[in-house]
Amino acid sequence: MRYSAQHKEQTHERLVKKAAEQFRRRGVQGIGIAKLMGKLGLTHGGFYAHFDNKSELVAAAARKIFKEATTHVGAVAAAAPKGSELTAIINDYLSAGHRDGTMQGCLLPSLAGEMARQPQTVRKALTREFDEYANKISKYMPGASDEERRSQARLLLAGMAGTMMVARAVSDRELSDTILAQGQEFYISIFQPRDGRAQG
Amino acid sequence: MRYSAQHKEQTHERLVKKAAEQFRRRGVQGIGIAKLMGKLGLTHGGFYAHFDNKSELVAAAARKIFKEATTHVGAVAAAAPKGSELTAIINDYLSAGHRDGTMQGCLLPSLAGEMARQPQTVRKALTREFDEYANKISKYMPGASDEERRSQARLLLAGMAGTMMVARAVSDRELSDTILAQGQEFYISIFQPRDGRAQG
DNA sequence: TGTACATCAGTGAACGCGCGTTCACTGATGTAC
DNA sequence: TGTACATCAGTGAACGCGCGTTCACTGATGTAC
Repeated sequence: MRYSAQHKEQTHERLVKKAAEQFRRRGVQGIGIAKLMGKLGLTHGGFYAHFDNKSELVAAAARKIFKEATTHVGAVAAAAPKGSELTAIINDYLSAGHRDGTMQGCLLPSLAGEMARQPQTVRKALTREFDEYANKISKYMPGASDEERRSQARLLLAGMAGTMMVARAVSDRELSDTILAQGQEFYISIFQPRDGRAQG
Repeated sequence: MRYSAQHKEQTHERLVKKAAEQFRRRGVQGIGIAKLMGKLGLTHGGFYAHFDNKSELVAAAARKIFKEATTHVGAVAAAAPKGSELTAIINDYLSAGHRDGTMQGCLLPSLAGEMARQPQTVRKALTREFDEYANKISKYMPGASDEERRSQARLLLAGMAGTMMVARAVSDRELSDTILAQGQEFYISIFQPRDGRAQG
């Protein structure tokens, strides 16, 4: 082979990573294969040694984004004081840093709208990874049963995703900050009331 | 003139209406000017008698979508039993009909992700109309002050938008139904607890 | 009332561009002998 | 160890297509006289 043993694998990973960034920043329709490969210093033709088509890359990128988010949530919880894990997760999700770091962060606020229009294969991948993501968060939720914690985690995630999406769409910076701050307060007061300002 | 007095105005309205439908269904980048004009039985060149560019149409469509949503919320509330207006609004928003009617309904779940990537002019229009939409809903919110009701309305709207977006993105119909049903229960129990099943 | 003319919404060819995908190819390396 | 060959990740021209935008034009109607 022209390249060393693990070369293809490395390129594959670089490609998925760059796609995960660019899709979040510009949308799936906002970045093409030629531009993406160009950002890796490659030409477009080589893309098809790695994926059959663009949709497969979208699915791979979605998987990567969710897996990273799942890991990230674990790290945020691990760094939080005992009993305040969920507060830390909520404050991290609804932070200005998350809003402004459009190449990083949760898939949902950037791409979920577009994902609803993607082929079934892509949506299946998203569904599976979303489930694992919600499962991770469910460990820090209140609730009597596993199923209750899981459904609460889904609602929290979806709610925060919508809040972040609106905070990003709005043109008024001050309004955006207000939405995030009130969102933090709101979700903490509901799901971890001991930590919330509303309950002291 | 070639056409009767109000002809241009009528075409303008038909164009904005069709754009509002198609943008929600396919995304702003998912439908072009030629196809849009074709759906009105016109050719693409005529578009520029109505708008300077595509972004102006996006702004006009966003305005129309929010104004219709504001009217719709008023109608839903008017049809609800006294004291249960908010329950009716929540049940309507998080309904299967709203999820499946992708050409109609709220802008946020379909387009807010993409809106964050639109030029300032478009985002300013969105911000203004979102504000009016939230103001309308705030009339049915609990809360001590106008400002509190308004901020609660924003959080409710953003939360429901995220929930609907996830319900649409997910490939599993049963999971989607569950998310909507639990979303209804959740937001009602928080904002109009007397009507919620959780509180009887 | 009848005629001449100005108006302007809509037409359709053309612009340069980027899209996703295909395909014959290249050439450095790993492997077989 | 030295030589011949197979491999295959990546190249770049080409495919047909759709995009947003421009522009010279058309032709039915409203208006001026």
